[in-house]
Amino acid sequence: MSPDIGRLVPGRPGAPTAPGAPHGGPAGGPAADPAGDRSVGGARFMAAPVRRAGFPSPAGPDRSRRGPVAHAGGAAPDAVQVPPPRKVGMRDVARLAGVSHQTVSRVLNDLPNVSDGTRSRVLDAVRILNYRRNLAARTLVTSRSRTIGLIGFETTLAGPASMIYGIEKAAREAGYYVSIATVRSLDRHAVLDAVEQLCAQAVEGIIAIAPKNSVADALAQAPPGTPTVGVGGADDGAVPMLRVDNVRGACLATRHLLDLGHRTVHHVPGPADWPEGRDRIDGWRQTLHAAGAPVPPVAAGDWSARSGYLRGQVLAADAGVTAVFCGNDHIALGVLRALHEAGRTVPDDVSIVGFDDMPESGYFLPPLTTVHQDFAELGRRSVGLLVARLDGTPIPTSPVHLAPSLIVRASAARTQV
Amino acid sequence: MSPDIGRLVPGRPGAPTAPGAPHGGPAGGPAADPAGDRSVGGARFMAAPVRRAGFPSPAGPDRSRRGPVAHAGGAAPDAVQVPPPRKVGMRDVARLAGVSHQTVSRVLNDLPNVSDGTRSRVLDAVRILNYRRNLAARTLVTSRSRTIGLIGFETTLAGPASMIYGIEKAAREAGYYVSIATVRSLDRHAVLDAVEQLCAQAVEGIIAIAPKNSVADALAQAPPGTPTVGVGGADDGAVPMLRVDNVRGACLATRHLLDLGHRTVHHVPGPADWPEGRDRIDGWRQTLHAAGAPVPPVAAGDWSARSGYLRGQVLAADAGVTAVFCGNDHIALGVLRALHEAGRTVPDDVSIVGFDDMPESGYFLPPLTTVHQDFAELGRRSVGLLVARLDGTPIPTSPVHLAPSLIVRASAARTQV
DNA sequence: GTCGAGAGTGTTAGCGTTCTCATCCCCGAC
DNA sequence: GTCGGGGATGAGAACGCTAACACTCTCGAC
Repeated sequence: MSPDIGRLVPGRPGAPTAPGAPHGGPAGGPAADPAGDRSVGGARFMAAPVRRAGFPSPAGPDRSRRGPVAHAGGAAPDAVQVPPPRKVGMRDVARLAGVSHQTVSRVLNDLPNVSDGTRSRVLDAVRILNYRRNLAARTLVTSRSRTIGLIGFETTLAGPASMIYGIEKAAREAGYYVSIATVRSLDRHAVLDAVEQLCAQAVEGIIAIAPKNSVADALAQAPPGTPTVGVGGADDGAVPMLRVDNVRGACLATRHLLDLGHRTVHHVPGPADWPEGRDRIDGWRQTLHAAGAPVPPVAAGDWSARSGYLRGQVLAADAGVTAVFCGNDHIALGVLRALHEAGRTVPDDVSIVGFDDMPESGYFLPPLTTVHQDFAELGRRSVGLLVARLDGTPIPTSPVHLAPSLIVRASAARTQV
Repeated sequence: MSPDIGRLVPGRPGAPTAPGAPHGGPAGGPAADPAGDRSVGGARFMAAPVRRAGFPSPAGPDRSRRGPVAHAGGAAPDAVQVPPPRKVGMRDVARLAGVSHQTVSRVLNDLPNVSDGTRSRVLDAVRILNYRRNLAARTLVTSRSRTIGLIGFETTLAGPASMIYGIEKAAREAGYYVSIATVRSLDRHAVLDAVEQLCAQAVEGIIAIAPKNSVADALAQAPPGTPTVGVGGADDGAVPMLRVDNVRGACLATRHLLDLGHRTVHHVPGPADWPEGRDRIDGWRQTLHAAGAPVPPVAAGDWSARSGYLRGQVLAADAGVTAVFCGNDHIALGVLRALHEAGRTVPDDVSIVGFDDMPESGYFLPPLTTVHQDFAELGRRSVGLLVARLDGTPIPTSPVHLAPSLIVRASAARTQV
């Protein structure tokens, strides 16, 4: 099933469907039809191997036109009735190619049992008429919309943005369209609305960039028959999930700092109700424990630079702080600034490691050592998971974890002991 | 029972179609005619106190079921035939409410000439069956998909991301769904493909986050009947455009620096083939001219921090440089770093102004003075423009410009003369 | 020659809505 | 009483497509 036959972009190169084109020769009306050779291809075609004694005439009164010629009074036998710009349909293509609409359908769907000659004749007709298959009709009869829904939330975090692109691309390759719905906040109710909106569009499945449990819960409420997949959050098993292994990422970061000789590592976490934030805290804490290092207290914040700045000011005032692992790069940016304002240099006085590896991290002052996660890949994989569910392929029930990696730049250094 | 009739989110609050439903207990139930309507609700209802006792029976042989029950031979009078999980349609609602499907349609579309009693009866039935209108069928007959297409490109720039949210939100409020297509590069061909993909979905219009002329050109090729709108780029009149007044923004920035006493202002531009970049250059140059200040040469780059860093190194080596206007905040970040590495402090030695006001700009070192543009608003307005075109409302032919504003922070200061 | 298999093709039903009429009522005007 | 008008409904007919058959040939096997 060539993913999408329909899209034949004829126009591009040349042949702007020329003269009579747009509406397949209204050939309809005029039975005898001198008109027959009006439409460019029409002539070529109709004349062609008109199969068995060509079409006596489209049996019956030709139901193909809509308004059955209202202009009674008009003598006009040539019925040049103004063609209500009817869109070209399979019927038109069929007529032009001299076959039945069913055969056209077969060609378009790449089904077997169509002779090469017929096939190419149909394809030509399609091209000439600039025909495009009507998705609605198709969806109606197959009850497959070939569309997946994507729930995103309002943020300019680099991660979600990259994921959107990754998802759309992967979906297209898998033969699906992507419809989006965004939520302002991540509370259950808002997400439920988004789910509802997407269902109204009859999407076949839903992917949510879902960093919180509330989102996953809402997702789990999607009507049965509409599989869902969450990316990046939730630690209950409500819905199949996919994300970077945050625990491991935090380990990497913390260990790196410990290895540089720091006695312990402080942490400026993201919001407490985000599983990703919690996982990073866990990874950090575990590593500290394993190394027998003291575990400093953490104060919850959000993912913003502002949050990092605020918390950074506190940390900066504490001479005992020599290494800080930040919940994400934005936070790190804020911490960096607070440290700078307090006169403590990085990495000489304090070492910093972030998380996410946003595109600008390499240009912070100093360039930020951080944990990289491949968002685009995450998006891609999530589509894979969803498609598998749509196909009924069994999928792992536990969250899928992608491995993050540490990007060493200049914000963390050996202690100055 | 109720296998899953309604594929949907059962009542959010509570009452999952349960017995207690809105009106009187349909509790009764199964009784009447076992064989008859095996349709879940059907039974429940017909038996129920369907208002005016009346409605003898939905007259007619009930063509409503599909396969007329093949199991002829089967004795099984109780017809527990496995219910091919048919989706609930208007017909089911109609039957339940004791009206015709046409009346249901009228209620759902809020048309006049439906008595209050009937209306609420229908609404109840809808609720109970958890009925949801089939968009495909609707689209097929109305030839309105109520969907608009959005073309975005792969970037983590904060602008595009914010616009996506703004667009989706505005579209939803206007009653449209949003389907996306992304392009890896902004060349004509790629965009044409995206347009094609969206058209295959029968979107009613297309909005492109289209910072380059090539995109606008491709957009102009959309089939007639599919209006398009571009956001943020293109200066030829190929397509209705909407964007922030970049010339004015650049003026604001340049003038601010000049007012601080700088003899002239250097500029690190974005890519030369982006109208937005060009406009910023123009605004900067015009302001310089107007002030009689010398116009330093500019070297093209791209929008990245890296580009700014590279160019910044050159500028940093030039003692004559005291003020720099950067094409965007990312570039500014790179310039900031280059300056820092060269030992020149900001803003004491050199003043910097950026463009875009990305969320982190306030936490750069030092906090960046920059030009703010309201991306979300841009997205919102673009939907307004597209909807106007869809409605046939005349719209301005020249690009719509939104006013940017200057956000003064700490990266630009009076010269140290 | 008869048959059966199977390729190639056409015919006919729907899919679930909306649209266009036709119908049925109830009312006030004549 | 009869009629016309308008409100409330219902009965099909599309919409453009795919699915399920039915049909027509052509071959090769018997």
